[in-house]
Amino acid sequence: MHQIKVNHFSLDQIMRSGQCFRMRQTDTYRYEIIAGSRYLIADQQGNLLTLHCNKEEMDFWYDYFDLNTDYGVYIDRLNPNDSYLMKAVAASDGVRILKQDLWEMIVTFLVSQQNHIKRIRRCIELLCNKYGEHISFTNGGIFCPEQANVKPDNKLKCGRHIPEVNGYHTFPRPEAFAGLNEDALLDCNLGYRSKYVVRSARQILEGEVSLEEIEKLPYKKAKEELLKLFGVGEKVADCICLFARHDLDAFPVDTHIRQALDQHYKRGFPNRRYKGFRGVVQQYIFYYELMGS
DNA sequence: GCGCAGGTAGAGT
DNA sequence: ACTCTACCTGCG
Repeated sequence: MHQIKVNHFSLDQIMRSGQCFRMRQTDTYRYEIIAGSRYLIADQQGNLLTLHCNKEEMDFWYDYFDLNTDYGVYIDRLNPNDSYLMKAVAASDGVRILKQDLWEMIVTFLVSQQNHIKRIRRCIELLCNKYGEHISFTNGGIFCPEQANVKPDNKLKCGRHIPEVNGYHTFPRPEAFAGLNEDALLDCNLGYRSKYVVRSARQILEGEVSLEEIEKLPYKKAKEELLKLFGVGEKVADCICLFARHDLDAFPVDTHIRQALDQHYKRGFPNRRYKGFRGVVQQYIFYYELMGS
């Protein structure tokens, strides 16, 4: 168990920001996060963040939540005369750019297209439950004593979802999908995106696209590789670069962002000014557009 | 009932 | 290179 003082950090806002879909609130101050094959219970009260994990896992989650970065530095560099952006950041001050698993982000954002957060969440959950590996809390020393007290609660904001008290499911690797029929994931509610996930998994397993390469390449080259995947276009590729590779200059443009840019930046978005952290600014705007008022 | 939700591939100019 | 449309499904 580790306690950390944090600034510009809010688990609640991160959960709602629409970059990770395996995070939920299980109690007033408590959240559950699953990343790849890892599981974490975290509490937050104001600036005090408590991570329930051992020292070794601590390094992973520190990196995952980008806790070494002071987001105040980004916020200070925003144009104070840009009243729209000032309102946006005021509403989304605790949002962070997470460092998530590459394959997990590929699938997540393939699923996200022409879709809403509620349904994306459900799709991912179904995929994991059906194709992920089940990890038992009593297995492998992961047992959390707190877990025993978790009560199913349908009224929690982010889930009609009943916490699993016995364990959780890891995020399925490409192998789990590559052998499937292209329509197999209709069962998980993916609709026409089913073939995107299955074919992309095959492309990776067959070596046409290499996840290891994508991890190493610079942003532009990595994006080019991602665009080879069936179902991955400009917007999805940028989301993957931003949320998995932490390419903070990636600036995914979707319908919400498009609309905000048209409305508030008719003379063009100040790309030059925000070079190097445009993705952070994108998230502030996106969150504000989604949650604002 | 109908249009749309964090787009993209494929076909047609 | 650009424009147009079909695409699963659930929700208002």
